[in-house]
Order: sequence, then structure tokens, then C-alpha cells
Amino acid sequence: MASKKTATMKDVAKEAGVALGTVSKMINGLPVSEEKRRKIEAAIKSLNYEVNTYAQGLRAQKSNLVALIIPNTNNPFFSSFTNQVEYALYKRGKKLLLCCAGGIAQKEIEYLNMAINNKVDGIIALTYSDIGNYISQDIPLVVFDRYFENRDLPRVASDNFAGACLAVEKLLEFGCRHPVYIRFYSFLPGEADKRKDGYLYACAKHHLEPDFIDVENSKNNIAVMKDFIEKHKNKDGTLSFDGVFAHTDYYGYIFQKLLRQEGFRVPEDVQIIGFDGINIFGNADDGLFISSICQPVDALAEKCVEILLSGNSSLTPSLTLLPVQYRGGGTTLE
Amino acid sequence: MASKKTATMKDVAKEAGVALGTVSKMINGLPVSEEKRRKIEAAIKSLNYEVNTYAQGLRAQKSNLVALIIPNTNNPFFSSFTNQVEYALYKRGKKLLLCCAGGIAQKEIEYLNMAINNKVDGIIALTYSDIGNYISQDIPLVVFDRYFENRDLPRVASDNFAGACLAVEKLLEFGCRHPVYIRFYSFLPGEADKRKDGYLYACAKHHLEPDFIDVENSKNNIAVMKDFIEKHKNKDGTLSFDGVFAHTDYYGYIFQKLLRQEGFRVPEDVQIIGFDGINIFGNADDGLFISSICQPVDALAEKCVEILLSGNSSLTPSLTLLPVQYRGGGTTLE
DNA sequence: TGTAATAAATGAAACGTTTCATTCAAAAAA
DNA sequence: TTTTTTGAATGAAACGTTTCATTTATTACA
Repeated sequence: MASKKTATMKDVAKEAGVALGTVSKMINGLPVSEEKRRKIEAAIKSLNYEVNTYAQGLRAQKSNLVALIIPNTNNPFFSSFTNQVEYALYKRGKKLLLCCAGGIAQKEIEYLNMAINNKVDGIIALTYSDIGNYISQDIPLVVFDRYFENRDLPRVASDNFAGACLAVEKLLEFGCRHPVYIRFYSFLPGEADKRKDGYLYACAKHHLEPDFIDVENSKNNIAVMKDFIEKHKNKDGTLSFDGVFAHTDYYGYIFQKLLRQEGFRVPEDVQIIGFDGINIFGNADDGLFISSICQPVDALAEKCVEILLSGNSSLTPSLTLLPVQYRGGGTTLE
Repeated sequence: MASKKTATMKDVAKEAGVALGTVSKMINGLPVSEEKRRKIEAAIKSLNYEVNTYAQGLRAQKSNLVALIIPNTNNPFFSSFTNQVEYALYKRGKKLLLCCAGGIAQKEIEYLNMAINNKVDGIIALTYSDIGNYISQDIPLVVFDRYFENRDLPRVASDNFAGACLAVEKLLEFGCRHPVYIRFYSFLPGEADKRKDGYLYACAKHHLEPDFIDVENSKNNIAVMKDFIEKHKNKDGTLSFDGVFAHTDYYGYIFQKLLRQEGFRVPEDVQIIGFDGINIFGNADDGLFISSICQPVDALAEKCVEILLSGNSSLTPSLTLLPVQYRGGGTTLE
């Protein structure tokens, strides 16, 4: 079999009887006479020419790659976000370099450097360590949710405060009297913290006594939840709370499982609203998880990409908040 | 601010007082005298040198990229597979180009070409169209599950036949008398088809009458399932089946929801075993979905990458089957 | 008709590596 | 000591683009 060496621009130029630079211009959409254009197009077709992205990258010092640094793609919110980012990039002819950093600082930094080495056009970061100091000034970067004290980077997030208020008000609307909050502590400042503020604000507004179940990443949260349930049992076996706003759908789901195990009914005894809008299998109603404040994953991804590639990311208001929505999913009465 | 032009190998050579080629050798792990090595290392550190992957790619006509073509990352099985592929590549210093083709033929082909253009080291394909004819002979490619008549490509899959047998036998072991199969038809030949064969084999072995609920991708499967339940109600309101083996966890989950809506108890009245081993949030027991035959996602991903990068993918037996496992998840009695 | 202005085409140079044919130095063999 | 052998060091060439200073052709104007 003859050698399959792919044709180069030089070959095309020779075949078409034009100069190398003319082919380049034509490829890049610069003005070329109709006559040459036809010849070059014919040559490209006959030689089955494909542009070499490495030569382009070397020359231009940039790729058409965008890196997404994310903890993993197991968590449904992350995987859904990843999916939408990929789509937003695809629409713009960009490609996605997926970096699962596991939320580990060292890996996040490693990927950050790798991305820069690979001359990616930009980075979207959904990270769990304070990488602010490691981010080159020269590379466009958009942060999801997180806030870095020392670096003023464009950020995109859901309107967490409004979402938390909405959750409480929906619970009240559905008849709850005592909504508690499954609170997640993070040592990293970010927009998700506003869920707590929103809950407190809504409680104050409606003259409710705030109450918390404090969960953490590396803690035995099941025990904490069980303990909470135990301590909130009335003498007649009923519970002293009837509503739960969970920091994420995940915690809401776990809590719901525990309640049912303990013989309580969801949503009849306790109504639960989570946060994220997880919809496994991405399939309308089928995959619905629990009632939730839904983050607009597609809009969030689109916005991240838009800001990243707009080129003037430093001119963009540094925080973009997108609206959330309530969606019932079987753990509430409506 | 001074220009931040990144240092090149030439700069390092000059700084270290050695030849360009020596730096290259040292970077690539070829023998270099201890003295020069020290000097070069110092220079690299002081100049903060990072190798330019585009120059490498141009020279070597290859990248360190591997493309994964997959329908999406929403489906938990896909997203988990993606995650593990990323990890397997990371361990080998390779990077993941994620291509979500939505199972659309035209997009799958488009991504295939893009990957080849980008001189990826290889492609892992989990596709939903007959792309066999579009695959260049020159690029390493490993197929997950699917079989292409016209191209003998290395394939990796779970042992679906054994898994289906195991499902039926577990149901019997847990006391079921009449396990039915939620069957999924695909017009593309692949290993997942063997689930049907396994079910039939197990039925024959245990003298059971096979029975099916036929689901499809773009059909109103809910209606089909409801209809099945209706038709299998005995006069006393009980059901004439007591076990379900679902082609995927997804269908098992949907069916379980319907059964509960109809007032039946899972697992007391009907036990359900799905296929895939979906574990949302990737968190041991917490995220457990339903009882399932678990595909060894990490081993599958690892194997795909291993074969892909072994270089002799054409020497590898064309089909690699990995063993599956049963895992209880609340929709069975054990 | 001659000159100026405009537009297109040209091809060498540069991007930062790796490779390879040479050169050089040191150690081993004669 | 002289010759061979060995192994490291060298730097030019090549990978396939894009860019840019020139050249060439065309049109507009006086």
C-alpha cells in the first residue's frame, strides 16, 4: 500500500498552481480571486487535504481547545454541566479538554498548568481549592461559583440567594410550618454560600425559627441526620419539623431515604426541596429526582463559554447571576 | 509589564550553556551527563520553561490527546465511564478530548474526522450509528460494546450474557417464581444484545416461561409498562409476575416508580434487578439506585485505554469481555 | 497616455520541537 | 604510544502553518 502521508498546504498549492500563501488565505477566508478559489477548492478535494492543527497551533500559539476543570463527572450536576459546556463549545467550533481534578488542590493546579502548556483558548474552572494564585494573568478564565480573594476573575453562578428564598416560600405555600435547612459548610467562599443567607432571610421575613442540619464532605452525615431526626421526635412519634430545604439534591435524597427508613412519609409528613435540579438520564420527568430549585445548567454553561470566548472577559461584570426555578419532583405536595 | 513570552528550549540551552539537542534529549529521558543535566535542570527552573505541545505535535505528528466519542454525559453510566476514561488517561500522561455526539450519526462522523484532524493518539468510541465505514485504518480505535460488520476493530464490553443469567438466578434465589425481562431493542448489533440471550438461557435452564416488556428509545415506554402491569393483574389484584430483570437500571427505575404508583410494594411484591450498576454521586451506598448487575466501569475504561495505547491494538483479541457483579440496592429482598 | 491608487498573489521567514549525521572526548584494546 | 571502540554533544534540517514585506496586475484618475 502506498504511503498515506496526508497532503499539506504546499501540495495543494502545487496542485492548484498557486502560491502557498494564497491557499492559506483562502482557508482563512481572506479575499482570493474567484479563479484561484475554484482551483484551490478542486485541489483540496482531490488531495483530500485537511489542515494540520499542530502547525496552526505552533504558529498561532493557540489552539481551539478549552479546558474544563471540574471535580468529576459522576455527580449529576457536574456531568450535566460538562455536557452543556461541550455543546456550547461545539457550536463555536471549539473542543473540550476535560480535566477531572477530584477537587484535589494539587491536581487542580497540575491541570491548570497543563492547560496553559497546551495553549488552550481558555479555562472554565469549577474547583475546590484556592487556585487564585496559580492562574496566569494571560489566559482567559471563567470561574463557576467560586470566589478568589486575590484575583478578580469573571464569575458565573446561579442566583443562590433567590433560590433559597424560593425554596422556603414554596415549602410554606405547600403547608409547611417548620422548614429546616440542611446546611453545607465549605471553607471556600462562593456563591453557593448565599443559600444559607437566603434561608435566613426567608425565615426572618416569615417569622420562622431557623434550624440546621450541618453536613460536611468528609463526615458521617448519615449519623448526623439520624441524630437530628431522633432529637426532633415529639412524644407522640411525630416530627417537630415538616419541611426541609437541602443544600443540594444529594443531601435531600439521602435525608428522604432515611426518613422513609424510619417510617415517615415523604411528602405527607415531611416535604423536601433540594437544590440543583438533578435530572438523571436528562429525560424530562422520568429521571426526576426530588423536588428542587433548579440551576439553569444550560444557560450557566452557555454563559461561561460566552464570556470566556468574548475576548473581553476583563470588561465583563465580574459576577453574572442567572435565575433559578422551582420544579416539583415528588418530595413535595405540589 | 514586560512581555511574558514563554521560554523556549533554545533559551534553556543558551542559559545552561549546552546545545539545543541536549536539552531535548534530557527532556525526553535520553542519556545526558550528570553535569549537563544539573545545568539544564537549573536553567529550566530559572526560566520556568514548559515544553510547547504544538511544536511537539507538529514534529511528531501526534498529540497526547485521546478522543472519547460518547452520546452524552448525562446518563450516569456514560458519565461514570467518561470519568474513568479520563482517569486512565491521566495516569498515562494523556489528555481527554470529550466528544458528545448525542448518538447522532452525522455528529459521530464529524467528531471522528475532527479527532483524526487533530492527530489524536487514538479514539474510544461508544457510538450509536454504523460508523465502521468512516474509520481510518491508520488511527487506533477501540469500540465499547458495539460491533461493526465491515471493520474488525478491538472491542471491549461487559459479559452481558453471564450478567443476565446472574440476574435471573439472583431473582430466583431471592424467591421469585416469574421473572420477566424489560427488553430493549437496538438496531445496532452489540454485546448488550446478549442480555436477551442470557435471560432466555436462564429461563430455559430453570424451566421458566420467558415474558417481555418491550421498550424502545423513542417510544412511550411508560404506557407500555402500565399496559403490561394492567394485563398481568390477577383477579385478586395481585400480579402474575414477581420479578423483573431490566435491560438497564434506567428502565428498572422507571418501572419501580410505576409499580409503587399503582400501589405495589418493591421489593415485597415485585423484586427488580437492573443492569449497569448506576451509582449516582459515585458514593458507595448513599447513591445506590436499584439492585443491579454492575458493569465494572473502571476496569472497562482501563481496558479500553490500555488496548488503545498498547500500539498493537490489531493484535489484541478483537473482543474483551469483563466480568460483572450483582449488587443489592433496595429493590430486592437481599 | 501616463501616473497614482488599489487589490491580489507571492514566497521567505518564523513558530519550537525532534532527529540524525557529525564531531568530540574518553576509555579500552592493541 | 597508537588505534579502536564507545558514548555523549552538537546543531542544521524538517514538521505545516501564518504573516508580511514585495511584486504584480488591475482600475481610476488626470
